[in-house]
Amino acid sequence: MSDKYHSCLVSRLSRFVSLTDHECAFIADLEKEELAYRKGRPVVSVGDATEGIVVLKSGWAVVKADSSDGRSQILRVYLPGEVIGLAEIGSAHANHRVVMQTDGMICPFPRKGLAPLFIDYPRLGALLTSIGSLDQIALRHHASSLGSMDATGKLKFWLLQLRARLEVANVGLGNRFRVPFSQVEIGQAVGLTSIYVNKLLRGFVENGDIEIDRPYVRLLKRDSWEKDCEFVNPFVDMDTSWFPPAIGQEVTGATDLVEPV
Amino acid sequence: MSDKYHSCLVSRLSRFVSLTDHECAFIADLEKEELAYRKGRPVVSVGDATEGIVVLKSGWAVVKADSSDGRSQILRVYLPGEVIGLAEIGSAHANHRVVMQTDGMICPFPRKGLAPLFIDYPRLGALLTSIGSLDQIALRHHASSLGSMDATGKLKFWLLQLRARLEVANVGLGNRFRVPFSQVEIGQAVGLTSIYVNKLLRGFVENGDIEIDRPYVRLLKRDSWEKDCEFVNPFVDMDTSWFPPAIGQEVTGATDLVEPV
DNA sequence: CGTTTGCTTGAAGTAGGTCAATGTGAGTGG
DNA sequence: CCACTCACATTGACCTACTTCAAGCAAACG
Repeated sequence: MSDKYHSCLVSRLSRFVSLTDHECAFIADLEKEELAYRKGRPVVSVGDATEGIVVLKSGWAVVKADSSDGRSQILRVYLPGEVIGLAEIGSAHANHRVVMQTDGMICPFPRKGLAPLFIDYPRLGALLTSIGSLDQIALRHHASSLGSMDATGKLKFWLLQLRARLEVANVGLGNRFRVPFSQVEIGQAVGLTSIYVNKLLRGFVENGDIEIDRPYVRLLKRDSWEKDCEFVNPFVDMDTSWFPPAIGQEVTGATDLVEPV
Repeated sequence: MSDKYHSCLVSRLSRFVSLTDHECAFIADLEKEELAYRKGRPVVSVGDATEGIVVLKSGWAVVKADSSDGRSQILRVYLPGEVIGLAEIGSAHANHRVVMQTDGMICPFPRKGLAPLFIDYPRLGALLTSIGSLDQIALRHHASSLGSMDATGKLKFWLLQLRARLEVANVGLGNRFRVPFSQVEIGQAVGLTSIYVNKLLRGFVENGDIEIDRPYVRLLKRDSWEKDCEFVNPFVDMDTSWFPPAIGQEVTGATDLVEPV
């Protein structure tokens, strides 16, 4: 089991491919720190020099964009177990803020580890590239929802997609899950006013579409919602068939789960 | 000069790092085909098995998302010289269509070349990852504009960003450039009706903000527009400092330009 | 030369925003 | 323990930025 390495990145990557002993040891060696961050604490600030990637061991984080009129917007939600910073590694400086949305633990994987990773463990390089590409697909779906749906659709879509992503880490998650966002923040994520978000949510509740038991939400009509939004879950089918072969022998089975907070 | 290899990917990648002879030869060997595609021809269709990446040697392409009510949306514009398919390599099947927006030439880089690339040329692997990450940043800016700006802002932002990206390939491009999109298509890209796009454009013209000489557009007040939109050009600062060292000796200087159509 | 594709313009309707006020639980300091 | 604050949810009245519908034109194209 990969657990003997106490490495967040190991358990994250194991979800996609079976890591070899060499691979696990290499990653675990670089990722020694494990830091507790409180809600609201910045993980990456705009203008920061890029510092490698960060694994979110527990808790949630978000990517925010701020405009000078004081409004800010949520462009991306990171769930426990996800890798932060893949969008940044191409740039010298960060374009957007990353902030903890709840208390949580993060594990920095320093940038000096990236070159050896690409050199000695090409399969892991391919894997990072692929994870980045899945991120991009998710972002496309988000942009698509912002550009083409009405308010109801955007909100439904956002909740559906959150649930689907939580289920990746937590197989068999039902229709009830935690949404650690205020209505203001939900508005910032879906591009609506908090007050209209409120009206929509209340409407959903009256309709019997959802139950709210803050901060939990239960989707009572997920099927019909998924039809409404033409929702497809893009988080299921990573294709690893083209990857380079592994270095060393495979030891870890896939799936150790990360508990949702 | 990298030109002796007649490879699109070589000239694209040379823009970011100086490639070695080994690297050039390897890429050029895999990328032999060069296909002429007409406007409207699909490059990737939804559900297609992922087939490696494609370099757009000349012409423009777009990523489209279609909904069942017949509407479609433009999520991404690919300019001459750009790499198509980095968002897809993580998935087994394509989620979105890619279609030629003008006539052009494409060069497929087969997926079977990816594993050797990551194994033998780790620096190229890192480079592909970085290009994917820049794509993602651009997409974030787009999503941000869709989610937070009013119609005027979205349209200004889209034009500014198009100009900025064209300038990457065509240093010293002024404020006049080709926009090979109908107003309907512009609407699909910025999330507005074609008819409102029309009204905005006519307004810009009357204001003296732009000149239109179809299909060319000239931005007469770029500076003040960039202030309005808090526009930052994210396409300038790829950070290659963390890359693994090159295999073989460096031979190519950076920058051979790809002509805009 | 007729047909299609795209641009232009106007009139009318509405989804969603703004403004404003009230309610409510969770701290927090006295 | 209460009083005060603060962040968040709720609700209503009004307003406008954008859409929809409809019609006329110009250029491109078989």
